[in-house]
Amino acid sequence: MAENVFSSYIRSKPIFKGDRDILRTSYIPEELPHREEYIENLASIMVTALRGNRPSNVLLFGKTGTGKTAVVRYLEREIERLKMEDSNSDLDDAFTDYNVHRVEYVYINCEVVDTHYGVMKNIGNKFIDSWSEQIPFTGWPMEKVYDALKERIDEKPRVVVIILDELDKLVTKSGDSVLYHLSKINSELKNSKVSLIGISNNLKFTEFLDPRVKSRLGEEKMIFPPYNADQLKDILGERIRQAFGEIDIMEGDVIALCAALAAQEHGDARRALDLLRISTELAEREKCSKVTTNHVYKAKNKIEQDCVREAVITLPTHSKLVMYSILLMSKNGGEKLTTGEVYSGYEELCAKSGIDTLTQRRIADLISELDMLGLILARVKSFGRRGRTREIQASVPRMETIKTIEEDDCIKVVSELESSNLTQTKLI
DNA sequence: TGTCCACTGGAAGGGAGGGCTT
DNA sequence: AAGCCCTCCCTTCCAGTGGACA
Repeated sequence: MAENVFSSYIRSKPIFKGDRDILRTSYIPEELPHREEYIENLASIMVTALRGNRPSNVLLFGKTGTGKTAVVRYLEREIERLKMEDSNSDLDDAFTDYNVHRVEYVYINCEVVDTHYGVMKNIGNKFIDSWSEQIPFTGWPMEKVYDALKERIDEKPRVVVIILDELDKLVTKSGDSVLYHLSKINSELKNSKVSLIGISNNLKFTEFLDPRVKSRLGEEKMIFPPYNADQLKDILGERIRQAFGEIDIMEGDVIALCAALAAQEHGDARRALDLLRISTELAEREKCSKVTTNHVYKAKNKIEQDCVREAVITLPTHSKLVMYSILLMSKNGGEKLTTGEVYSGYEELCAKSGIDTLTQRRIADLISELDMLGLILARVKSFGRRGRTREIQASVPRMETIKTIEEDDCIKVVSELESSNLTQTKLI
């Protein structure tokens, strides 16, 4: 009988001894190395909530992977633990003026929920269990959603801490009306109190806020600096001990390399953890007993390729067509194109695939979006009398990306219609 | 120094889609 | 069923821009 396809994997010794989620960025460890001071600071602000008073609103700034979300979620877990301990023991006697059960944490990621209706709805629904009373995902006037939210929060005496992660995304996309309402909500509540914690990658986003909102929101501010390579090594070391039980599963300079590569990326702990997790997974797949620096470099490439693939595959059809037009026209990958040239290429592709074209104005926006995603490099340049336009260049591997785009059924039709014609006509 | 080009980018508004209210 | 709300995607309009060129 043929051997089962899983047999060789089952027989090989797994590298992961414990929970592999420990190496995921979503995991909140027992200790957050080099963020103790920030935890202390935020806890000293939040402790007010345990006494039933409203803590100051706080704004946390710092680049991706500097521990902002981790610190906030760490405190959330600590509060939940206090609640558990409090229910199981007679802590009440020890902390007579503290009541941890009055504190409710609501976490919203504004990159996922990025409209003011969505944010209000999500907060309101955190306090409702029954499906029938949920605020629908659309349909209600804003005033009604806001009233329902107030009513639910104010049902009983409590302190509601609302965490708005990636707050800059919400403000950029939908303005500051949510913050305006939430920051003045306390004047309309009788029983409860609301405190806000805003988390942002962008220090300057408050410039777009109404001055009243800005002052109410930024009662306290904390800035998270990037981790340096040594600090990243400590973070990785700590996680490795938890995930593998031992550190010698990593050959030589693996940890230092992960830390150094992530330190180059503005000290991003997320990147360091991803590198470590994926290199370990690659080592395991290759049935190696140790993770080597070679695995780390492979992991780095894999992360980069996966990012591009994920970004391209989720693009809407018209953005894919624009991207496709750029890639086909820059035959050697290095040519710089203008908005006008890209638009003509796009029009031609639309004609071949039978899709209605969008206006050049709209395509200019799609080009900006592709630039923001890092798929292309678009720089505004003036050619004097020949006008002012963008200079556009693909910044992803050409052939791989073309293949990824061609997986789309609409574009498959065009690719079968000899794409080389377009390249030649446009470049001559 | 003024003109001109090929856009850029902001603003306003239309309309489709999903859903609620009366 | 009609009217309303919100979001999203898009169009239309138009003032502004930077630098080569006459």
